[in-house]
Amino acid sequence: MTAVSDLTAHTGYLLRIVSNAVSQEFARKVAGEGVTVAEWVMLRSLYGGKAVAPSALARKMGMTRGAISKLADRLLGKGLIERTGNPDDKRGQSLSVSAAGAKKVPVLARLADENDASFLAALSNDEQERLRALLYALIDKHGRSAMPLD
Amino acid sequence: MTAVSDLTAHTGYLLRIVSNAVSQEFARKVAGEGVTVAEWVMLRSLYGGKAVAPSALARKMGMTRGAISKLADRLLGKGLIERTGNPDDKRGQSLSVSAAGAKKVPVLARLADENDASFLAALSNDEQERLRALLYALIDKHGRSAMPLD
DNA sequence: TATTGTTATACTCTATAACTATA
DNA sequence: TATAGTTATAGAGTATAACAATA
Repeated sequence: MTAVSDLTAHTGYLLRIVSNAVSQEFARKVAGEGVTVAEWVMLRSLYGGKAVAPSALARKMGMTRGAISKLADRLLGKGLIERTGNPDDKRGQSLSVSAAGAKKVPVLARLADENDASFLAALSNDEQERLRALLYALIDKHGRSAMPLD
Repeated sequence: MTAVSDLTAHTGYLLRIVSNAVSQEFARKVAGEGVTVAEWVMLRSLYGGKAVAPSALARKMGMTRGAISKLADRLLGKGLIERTGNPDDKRGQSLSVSAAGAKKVPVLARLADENDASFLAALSNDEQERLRALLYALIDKHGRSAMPLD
Protein backbone atom coordinates (compact mmCIF):
# COMPACT_ATOMS: atom_id res chain seq x y z
CA MET A 1 0.00 0.00 0.00
CA THR A 2 1.43 3.36 -1.02
CA ALA A 3 1.35 6.38 1.23
CA VAL A 4 -0.54 8.41 -1.39
CA SER A 5 -3.34 6.54 -3.08
CA ASP A 6 -3.66 6.57 -6.84
CA LEU A 7 -6.55 8.28 -8.62
CA THR A 8 -7.82 4.91 -9.84
CA ALA A 9 -7.88 3.61 -6.29
CA HIS A 10 -11.10 5.56 -5.84
CA THR A 11 -14.35 4.21 -7.19
CA GLY A 12 -15.64 7.78 -7.23
CA TYR A 13 -12.99 8.61 -9.81
CA LEU A 14 -13.98 5.66 -12.00
CA LEU A 15 -17.62 6.66 -11.71
CA ARG A 16 -16.75 10.20 -12.76
CA ILE A 17 -14.87 9.00 -15.85
CA VAL A 18 -17.60 6.62 -16.98
CA SER A 19 -20.44 9.00 -16.19
CA ASN A 20 -18.78 11.90 -18.02
CA ALA A 21 -18.15 9.73 -21.06
CA VAL A 22 -21.78 8.57 -21.24
CA SER A 23 -23.19 12.03 -20.60
CA GLN A 24 -20.90 13.74 -23.09
CA GLU A 25 -21.84 11.27 -25.79
CA PHE A 26 -25.52 11.77 -24.98
CA ALA A 27 -25.02 15.54 -24.97
CA ARG A 28 -23.70 15.37 -28.52
CA LYS A 29 -26.71 13.34 -29.60
CA VAL A 30 -29.38 15.59 -28.08
CA ALA A 31 -27.53 18.70 -29.28
CA GLY A 32 -28.66 17.62 -32.73
CA GLU A 33 -32.23 18.13 -31.46
CA GLY A 34 -31.35 21.51 -30.00
CA VAL A 35 -31.45 20.62 -26.31
CA THR A 36 -28.96 19.95 -23.51
CA VAL A 37 -28.89 17.04 -21.08
CA ALA A 38 -30.29 19.13 -18.21
CA GLU A 39 -33.09 20.34 -20.50
CA TRP A 40 -33.92 16.74 -21.40
CA VAL A 41 -34.13 15.79 -17.73
CA MET A 42 -36.50 18.67 -16.99
CA LEU A 43 -38.59 17.99 -20.07
CA ARG A 44 -38.89 14.27 -19.25
CA SER A 45 -39.70 15.10 -15.63
CA LEU A 46 -42.62 17.25 -16.74
CA TYR A 47 -43.83 14.90 -19.46
CA GLY A 48 -46.97 12.86 -19.00
CA GLY A 49 -48.03 14.44 -15.75
CA LYS A 50 -49.75 17.47 -14.32
CA ALA A 51 -48.26 20.95 -14.37
CA VAL A 52 -45.63 21.32 -11.65
CA ALA A 53 -44.58 24.31 -9.56
CA PRO A 54 -40.96 25.40 -10.04
CA SER A 55 -40.25 24.90 -6.35
CA ALA A 56 -41.56 21.32 -6.49
CA LEU A 57 -39.45 20.68 -9.55
CA ALA A 58 -36.40 22.06 -7.76
CA ARG A 59 -36.85 19.51 -4.98
CA LYS A 60 -37.50 16.73 -7.48
CA MET A 61 -34.44 17.49 -9.58
CA GLY A 62 -32.15 18.39 -6.69
CA MET A 63 -31.50 21.91 -7.92
CA THR A 64 -32.00 25.38 -6.51
CA ARG A 65 -35.01 27.45 -7.50
CA GLY A 66 -32.73 29.86 -9.31
CA ALA A 67 -31.26 27.10 -11.44
CA ILE A 68 -34.75 25.80 -12.26
CA SER A 69 -35.86 29.27 -13.25
CA LYS A 70 -32.96 29.66 -15.66
CA LEU A 71 -33.43 26.20 -17.13
CA ALA A 72 -37.17 26.82 -17.55
CA ASP A 73 -36.40 30.11 -19.30
CA ARG A 74 -34.39 28.30 -21.93
CA LEU A 75 -37.07 25.65 -22.50
CA LEU A 76 -39.72 28.38 -22.68
CA GLY A 77 -37.61 30.21 -25.25
CA LYS A 78 -37.48 27.05 -27.32
CA GLY A 79 -41.23 26.62 -27.00
CA LEU A 80 -40.91 23.19 -25.41
CA ILE A 81 -42.65 24.01 -22.13
CA GLU A 82 -45.32 26.44 -20.97
CA ARG A 83 -45.67 28.53 -17.85
CA THR A 84 -49.03 29.43 -16.39
CA GLY A 85 -50.15 31.31 -13.31
CA ASN A 86 -51.95 29.82 -10.37
CA PRO A 87 -55.38 31.40 -9.64
CA ASP A 88 -55.38 30.25 -5.99
CA ASP A 89 -52.00 31.71 -5.12
CA LYS A 90 -50.87 34.54 -7.33
CA ARG A 91 -47.23 33.92 -6.39
CA GLY A 92 -47.36 30.43 -7.80
CA GLN A 93 -46.46 29.32 -11.29
CA SER A 94 -46.93 26.02 -13.06
CA LEU A 95 -44.66 24.43 -15.63
CA SER A 96 -45.92 21.94 -18.19
CA VAL A 97 -44.85 20.42 -21.49
CA SER A 98 -46.07 22.25 -24.60
CA ALA A 99 -47.42 20.50 -27.70
CA ALA A 100 -44.05 20.93 -29.39
CA GLY A 101 -42.33 19.57 -26.29
CA ALA A 102 -44.63 16.55 -26.17
CA LYS A 103 -43.71 15.81 -29.76
CA LYS A 104 -40.01 16.07 -29.02
CA VAL A 105 -39.92 13.86 -25.90
CA PRO A 106 -40.29 10.50 -27.71
CA VAL A 107 -37.52 11.49 -30.11
CA LEU A 108 -35.19 12.35 -27.23
CA ALA A 109 -36.22 9.21 -25.32
CA ARG A 110 -35.24 7.18 -28.34
CA LEU A 111 -31.81 8.84 -28.38
CA ALA A 112 -31.45 8.09 -24.67
CA ASP A 113 -32.34 4.45 -25.28
CA GLU A 114 -29.81 4.17 -28.08
CA ASN A 115 -27.09 5.92 -26.14
CA ASP A 116 -27.59 3.69 -23.13
CA ALA A 117 -27.75 0.50 -25.17
CA SER A 118 -24.66 1.27 -27.18
CA PHE A 119 -22.71 2.18 -24.09
CA LEU A 120 -23.76 -0.90 -22.14
CA ALA A 121 -23.23 -3.24 -25.07
CA ALA A 122 -19.77 -3.84 -23.62
CA LEU A 123 -21.45 -5.73 -20.76
CA SER A 124 -23.54 -8.90 -20.76
CA ASN A 125 -27.21 -8.66 -19.83
CA ASP A 126 -26.38 -10.12 -16.47
CA GLU A 127 -23.62 -7.59 -15.85
CA GLN A 128 -25.88 -4.75 -16.91
CA GLU A 129 -28.45 -5.84 -14.35
CA ARG A 130 -25.82 -6.11 -11.63
CA LEU A 131 -24.55 -2.63 -12.39
CA ARG A 132 -28.06 -1.18 -12.16
CA ALA A 133 -28.65 -3.02 -8.90
CA LEU A 134 -25.44 -1.67 -7.37
CA LEU A 135 -26.20 1.89 -8.44
CA TYR A 136 -29.72 1.62 -7.05
CA ALA A 137 -28.31 0.27 -3.79
CA LEU A 138 -26.05 3.33 -3.48
CA ILE A 139 -28.91 5.68 -4.27
CA ASP A 140 -31.21 4.00 -1.76
CA LYS A 141 -28.67 3.92 1.04
CA HIS A 142 -27.81 7.56 0.60
CA GLY A 143 -31.37 8.78 0.54
CA ARG A 144 -33.44 10.31 -2.18
CA SER A 145 -32.98 13.83 -0.85
CA ALA A 146 -29.26 13.87 -1.61
CA MET A 147 -29.83 12.14 -4.94
CA PRO A 148 -33.37 12.81 -6.12
CA LEU A 149 -34.54 10.22 -8.58
CA ASP A 150 -38.12 10.85 -9.63
CA MET B 1 -43.15 -1.45 -22.00
CA THR B 2 -44.08 2.21 -22.33
CA ALA B 3 -43.65 4.11 -25.56
CA VAL B 4 -41.46 6.73 -23.88
CA SER B 5 -38.86 5.30 -21.56
CA ASP B 6 -38.47 6.67 -18.06
CA LEU B 7 -35.35 8.55 -16.95
CA THR B 8 -34.50 5.75 -14.53
CA ALA B 9 -34.66 3.23 -17.36
CA HIS B 10 -31.24 4.47 -18.40
CA THR B 11 -28.16 3.32 -16.56
CA GLY B 12 -26.42 6.46 -17.79
CA TYR B 13 -28.90 8.51 -15.77
CA LEU B 14 -28.24 6.48 -12.62
CA LEU B 15 -24.50 6.83 -13.17
CA ARG B 16 -24.90 10.59 -13.51
CA ILE B 17 -26.83 10.86 -10.26
CA VAL B 18 -24.42 8.74 -8.26
CA SER B 19 -21.32 10.29 -9.80
CA ASN B 20 -22.53 13.82 -9.21
CA ALA B 21 -23.37 13.02 -5.60
CA VAL B 22 -19.91 11.56 -4.91
CA SER B 23 -18.10 14.35 -6.75
CA GLN B 24 -20.09 17.12 -5.11
CA GLU B 25 -19.39 15.72 -1.67
CA PHE B 26 -15.70 15.42 -2.53
CA ALA B 27 -15.73 18.96 -3.95
CA ARG B 28 -16.97 20.26 -0.60
CA LYS B 29 -14.18 18.42 1.20
CA VAL B 30 -11.31 19.60 -0.99
CA ALA B 31 -12.73 23.14 -1.08
CA GLY B 32 -11.64 23.29 2.56
CA GLU B 33 -8.09 22.83 1.27
CA GLY B 34 -8.59 25.51 -1.36
CA VAL B 35 -8.72 23.32 -4.45
CA THR B 36 -11.34 21.97 -6.86
CA VAL B 37 -11.83 18.39 -8.04
CA ALA B 38 -10.25 19.09 -11.45
CA GLU B 39 -7.28 20.72 -9.71
CA TRP B 40 -6.86 17.63 -7.54
CA VAL B 41 -6.85 15.38 -10.59
CA MET B 42 -4.18 17.47 -12.29
CA LEU B 43 -2.11 17.72 -9.13
CA ARG B 44 -2.28 13.98 -8.52
CA SER B 45 -1.46 13.29 -12.18
CA LEU B 46 1.72 15.34 -11.88
CA TYR B 47 2.70 14.02 -8.46
CA GLY B 48 5.55 11.57 -8.09
CA GLY B 49 6.71 11.70 -11.67
CA LYS B 50 8.76 13.78 -14.05
CA ALA B 51 7.70 17.17 -15.33
CA VAL B 52 5.04 16.83 -18.03
CA ALA B 53 4.32 18.95 -21.10
CA PRO B 54 0.86 20.58 -21.15
CA SER B 55 0.01 18.83 -24.41
CA ALA B 56 0.90 15.43 -22.93
CA LEU B 57 -1.20 16.23 -19.87
CA ALA B 58 -4.10 17.21 -22.13
CA ARG B 59 -4.04 13.77 -23.76
CA LYS B 60 -3.67 12.07 -20.40
CA MET B 61 -6.57 13.92 -18.80
CA GLY B 62 -8.80 13.94 -21.86
CA MET B 63 -9.00 17.73 -22.03
CA THR B 64 -8.09 20.34 -24.62
CA ARG B 65 -4.81 22.24 -24.39
CA GLY B 66 -6.74 25.42 -23.67
CA ALA B 67 -8.50 23.85 -20.71
CA ILE B 68 -5.19 22.53 -19.37
CA SER B 69 -3.65 25.96 -19.71
CA LYS B 70 -6.44 27.54 -17.68
CA LEU B 71 -6.33 24.85 -15.01
CA ALA B 72 -2.52 25.11 -14.78
CA ASP B 73 -2.83 28.89 -14.39
CA ARG B 74 -4.98 28.42 -11.32
CA LEU B 75 -2.63 25.88 -9.75
CA LEU B 76 0.33 28.14 -10.54
CA GLY B 77 -1.47 31.03 -8.88
CA LYS B 78 -1.94 28.90 -5.79
CA GLY B 79 1.72 27.92 -5.85
CA LEU B 80 0.95 24.21 -6.06
CA ILE B 81 2.71 23.54 -9.38
CA GLU B 82 5.62 25.03 -11.31
CA ARG B 83 6.15 25.76 -14.96
CA THR B 84 9.57 25.64 -16.58
CA GLY B 85 10.82 26.07 -20.12
CA ASN B 86 12.31 23.33 -22.24
CA PRO B 87 15.89 24.03 -23.45
CA ASP B 88 15.62 21.59 -26.39
CA ASP B 89 12.41 23.03 -27.83
CA LYS B 90 11.78 26.61 -26.87
CA ARG B 91 8.05 26.23 -27.59
CA GLY B 92 7.76 23.52 -24.95
CA GLN B 93 6.84 23.96 -21.32
CA SER B 94 6.96 21.51 -18.44
CA LEU B 95 4.58 21.29 -15.51
CA SER B 96 5.59 19.78 -12.20
CA VAL B 97 4.42 19.73 -8.59
CA SER B 98 5.95 22.41 -6.35
CA ALA B 99 7.16 21.79 -2.82
CA ALA B 100 3.91 23.22 -1.47
CA GLY B 101 1.95 21.02 -3.89
CA ALA B 102 3.86 17.92 -2.83
CA LYS B 103 2.97 18.68 0.75
CA LYS B 104 -0.69 19.09 -0.09
CA VAL B 105 -1.13 15.92 -2.18
CA PRO B 106 -1.13 13.43 0.74
CA VAL B 107 -3.69 15.56 2.55
CA LEU B 108 -5.97 15.58 -0.47
CA ALA B 109 -5.38 11.85 -1.08
CA ARG B 110 -6.53 11.23 2.47
CA LEU B 111 -9.71 13.19 1.82
CA ALA B 112 -10.28 11.17 -1.36
CA ASP B 113 -9.82 7.93 0.57
CA GLU B 114 -12.28 9.03 3.22
CA ASN B 115 -14.83 10.26 0.73
CA ASP B 116 -14.70 7.04 -1.24
CA ALA B 117 -14.87 4.83 1.83
CA SER B 118 -17.80 6.68 3.35
CA PHE B 119 -19.71 6.62 0.11
CA LEU B 120 -19.12 2.93 -0.55
CA ALA B 121 -19.85 1.94 3.02
CA ALA B 122 -23.40 1.30 1.82
CA LEU B 123 -22.07 -1.73 -0.09
CA SER B 124 -20.39 -4.91 1.14
CA ASN B 125 -16.73 -5.49 0.25
CA ASP B 126 -17.83 -7.98 -2.34
CA GLU B 127 -20.26 -5.53 -3.92
CA GLN B 128 -17.63 -2.79 -3.93
CA GLU B 129 -15.29 -5.06 -5.85
CA ARG B 130 -17.99 -5.99 -8.33
CA LEU B 131 -18.80 -2.34 -8.95
CA ARG B 132 -15.15 -1.53 -9.60
CA ALA B 133 -14.86 -4.50 -11.95
CA LEU B 134 -17.91 -3.43 -13.94
CA LEU B 135 -16.69 0.16 -14.25
CA TYR B 136 -13.27 -1.05 -15.35
CA ALA B 137 -14.90 -3.32 -17.93
CA LEU B 138 -16.78 -0.34 -19.39
CA ILE B 139 -13.63 1.76 -19.47
CA ASP B 140 -11.62 -1.00 -21.12
CA LYS B 141 -14.21 -1.81 -23.75
CA HIS B 142 -14.61 1.80 -24.71
CA GLY B 143 -10.93 2.52 -25.04
CA ARG B 144 -8.61 4.70 -23.07
CA SER B 145 -8.72 7.50 -25.62
CA ALA B 146 -12.36 8.30 -24.94
CA MET B 147 -11.89 7.83 -21.21
CA PRO B 148 -8.25 8.42 -20.31
CA LEU B 149 -7.33 6.81 -17.04
CA ASP B 150 -3.64 7.23 -16.32
C1' DT C 1 3.73 24.72 -42.95
C1' DA C 2 3.12 22.25 -38.61
C1' DT C 3 3.34 22.25 -33.67
C1' DT C 4 3.29 24.11 -28.79
C1' DG C 5 1.19 26.73 -25.83
C1' DT C 6 -1.66 30.78 -24.56
C1' DT C 7 -5.46 33.78 -24.95
C1' DA C 8 -10.11 35.27 -26.30
C1' DT C 9 -14.67 34.15 -26.38
C1' DA C 10 -18.68 31.69 -25.33
C1' DC C 11 -21.92 28.57 -23.24
C1' DT C 12 -23.66 25.19 -19.73
C1' DC C 13 -24.32 24.24 -15.10
C1' DT C 14 -24.66 25.49 -10.65
C1' DA C 15 -24.67 28.26 -6.38
C1' DT C 16 -25.57 32.36 -3.30
C1' DA C 17 -27.87 36.28 -2.44
C1' DA C 18 -30.76 40.18 -3.40
C1' DC C 19 -35.16 41.45 -4.96
C1' DT C 20 -40.42 41.55 -6.11
C1' DA C 21 -44.89 40.25 -5.40
C1' DT C 22 -47.98 37.97 -2.69
C1' DA C 23 -49.54 35.67 1.40
C1' DT D 1 -42.71 37.98 8.45
C1' DA D 2 -42.63 34.02 5.37
C1' DT D 3 -42.98 32.04 0.84
C1' DA D 4 -42.77 31.66 -4.47
C1' DG D 5 -40.38 32.90 -8.03
C1' DT D 6 -37.05 35.72 -10.65
C1' DT D 7 -32.90 38.11 -11.39
C1' DA D 8 -28.03 39.40 -10.60
C1' DT D 9 -23.65 37.89 -10.00
C1' DA D 10 -20.02 34.69 -9.89
C1' DG D 11 -17.14 30.80 -10.72
C1' DA D 12 -16.03 26.00 -12.45
C1' DG D 13 -15.65 23.42 -16.39
C1' DT D 14 -15.28 22.88 -21.07
C1' DA D 15 -14.98 23.86 -26.08
C1' DT D 16 -13.62 26.31 -30.45
C1' DA D 17 -10.90 29.36 -32.68
C1' DA D 18 -7.45 32.86 -33.21
C1' DC D 19 -2.86 33.95 -32.14
C1' DA D 20 2.43 34.14 -31.16
C1' DA D 21 6.60 31.83 -31.05
C1' DT D 22 9.25 28.27 -32.62
C1' DA D 23 10.35 24.28 -35.41
